[in-house]
Amino acid sequence: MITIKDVAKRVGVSPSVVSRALNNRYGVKESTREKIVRVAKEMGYYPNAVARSLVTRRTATIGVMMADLSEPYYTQIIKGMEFSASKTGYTLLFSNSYESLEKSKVLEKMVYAERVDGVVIVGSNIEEQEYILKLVERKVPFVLLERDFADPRINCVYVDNLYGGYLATNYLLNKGHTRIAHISGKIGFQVALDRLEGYKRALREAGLPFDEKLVITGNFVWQDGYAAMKQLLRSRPRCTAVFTANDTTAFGALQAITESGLSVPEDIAVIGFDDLEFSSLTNPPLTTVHQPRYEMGKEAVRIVTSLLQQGASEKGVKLCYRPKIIVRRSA
Amino acid sequence: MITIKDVAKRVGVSPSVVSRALNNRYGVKESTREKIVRVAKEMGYYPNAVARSLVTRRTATIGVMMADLSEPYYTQIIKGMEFSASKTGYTLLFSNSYESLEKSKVLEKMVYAERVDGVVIVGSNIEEQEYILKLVERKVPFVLLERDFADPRINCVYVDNLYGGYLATNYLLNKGHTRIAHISGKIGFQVALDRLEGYKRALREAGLPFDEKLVITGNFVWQDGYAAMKQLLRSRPRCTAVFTANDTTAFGALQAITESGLSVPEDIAVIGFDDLEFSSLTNPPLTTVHQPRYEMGKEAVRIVTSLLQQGASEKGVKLCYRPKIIVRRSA
DNA sequence: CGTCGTATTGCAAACGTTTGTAATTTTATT
DNA sequence: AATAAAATTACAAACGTTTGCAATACGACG
Repeated sequence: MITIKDVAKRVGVSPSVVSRALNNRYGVKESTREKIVRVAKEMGYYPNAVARSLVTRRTATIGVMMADLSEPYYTQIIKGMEFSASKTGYTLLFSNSYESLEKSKVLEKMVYAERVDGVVIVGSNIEEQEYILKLVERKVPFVLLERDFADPRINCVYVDNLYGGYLATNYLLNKGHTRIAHISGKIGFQVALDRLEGYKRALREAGLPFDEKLVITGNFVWQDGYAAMKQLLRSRPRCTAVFTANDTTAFGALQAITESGLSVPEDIAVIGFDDLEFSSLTNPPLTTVHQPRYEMGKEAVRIVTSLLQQGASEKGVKLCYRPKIIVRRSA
Repeated sequence: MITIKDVAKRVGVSPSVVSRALNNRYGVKESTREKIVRVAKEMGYYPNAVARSLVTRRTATIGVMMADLSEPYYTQIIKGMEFSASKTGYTLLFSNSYESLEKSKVLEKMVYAERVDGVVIVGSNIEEQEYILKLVERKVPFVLLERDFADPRINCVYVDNLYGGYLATNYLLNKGHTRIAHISGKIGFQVALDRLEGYKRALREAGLPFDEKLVITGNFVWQDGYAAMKQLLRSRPRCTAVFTANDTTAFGALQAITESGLSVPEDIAVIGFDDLEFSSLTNPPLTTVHQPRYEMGKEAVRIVTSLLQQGASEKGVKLCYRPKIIVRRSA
């Protein structure tokens, strides 16, 4: 390995000068700088990031903790994050926390071990408070994505899920539906709760009773949408529309409906939530509630990096996006 | 920040003993070890990974370089990679190289800066030789995913794309089709070339002429599949079947076909390549060539980690998977 | 030519670990 | 109880940078 000392020796100068030259610090003669740059390149020298981090106490990387990197839902979020990161020269370090219990382990590995300068945590569970509060205690710059945490010190970026659920349900109501089912997400996730709440509110405002037989709890996955829809199809009187907690669930519902020989939206209208890339390709194309995922990812890391560069401010920022309906053909 | 010295002082022992105790090295009295562990926990001490890496010269992370992390194609690969990584305690550091030119930049940031111990490079372009050869020169442990690089020193894991293309085309031939179109991937990617070659070979073996009007070059994306199919639909005599370079392209083709009022597979049969999660959800469900993406990702990092642990061997491993057809309803 | 001011360079400490070796303590043996 | 052996602990260097400060070189001015 070629170190800064090797370069220094070759140029006939001390390591500190090489460091300053390569980092474009002022106070080094232009001619020596040029020579240093040239020799460093010739020798194939690359500064050791680990050593640098040790002294500067910054790693120029920000950690991203999420349940499952490979969900299609996350792709746009990730792209947005990467946009902001690359713009400011930061690297993203992803870490999956499949198990809720592992989350503090993940944080240990990432932030307490000082591998990252800041963190964005996406989609945390309601009950999870401790490790988040520990982060503020340690003054780690971080933002919560997809969650509004009541604590004013904490930065949050999220969509107004309650409003989104309300919007979706209202859309169906305006189409004349009165028996509207809801396949919800996992209880315990604020996201799921809020969308359900929006659904209830729309119903209430329309003067319709809340029928708990019409809501079935899923876990945001295809299989659950499929199974839940099958179940809904069996109960009488049958619903004429269904609002699903997310698009993936809607895909399953769509499948279940067409399998039973019914058609969408004539027999049963379906509306999803998320607006995945794929949602325009289903048959029929899915009407859904759009959330600006790219934008959200982008903002999340922008906030972290600005925290890093300007120093943390006292009060956190709460960035709330308003979702909107994308009308296609399933409802 | 709490350092090892703080813990040492509190326990009344030297830092080296604390280090040995916490790393489960032998040669420290059991009673002091227990005390150290307890105090370290009480004080909330976490070893600084950066400092440790500097002296051990290992970061316990392996870099993954790919074109676009967020392609649905990669999700299973990533999951497989993560499986192997977490099994051996490694962390994955993803880095996107949207531009081919950026690849060496990415490598600088990751491997030359010593942030990672090894690398897996997924989906490299045919022309790209230099930076790969530079890696072997520097003796960086790495594997190429989705590419068979002729050099015997280089580890490769990939599927037999030629065979896959052959398989797909043959499947259509056996169904009685004689005018089979192919929407290819970007020329320049071995993957695309091989699948095309398989297509040609099957045609040749069946005694059918190769008609270049029947192959249209795309770039693995939905839009290209859609546009190419539209074009194919205009030309006469019309093809009765189409083999697409990947599933995403097939989705576009499917869309184009149904939009023209034709039906799949009656009027035109469609067969894809990849077997994405979503491919069973299209209408009709897509018949496609399956590649074991999870397995491939898993093996790729397993190889890197074993290289890291056992020391690199002279000759690289070439892991070639045989794809197989998943019959659904589109062909 | 001496002096001063400024531009440039060098020195050495520091970042928080790990680790080879020396020093010390404990245990065993006689 | 003295000594040898073994177990445990301490010391100090090292990893490759950055950076505050001291030292030196250079140029200008009197």
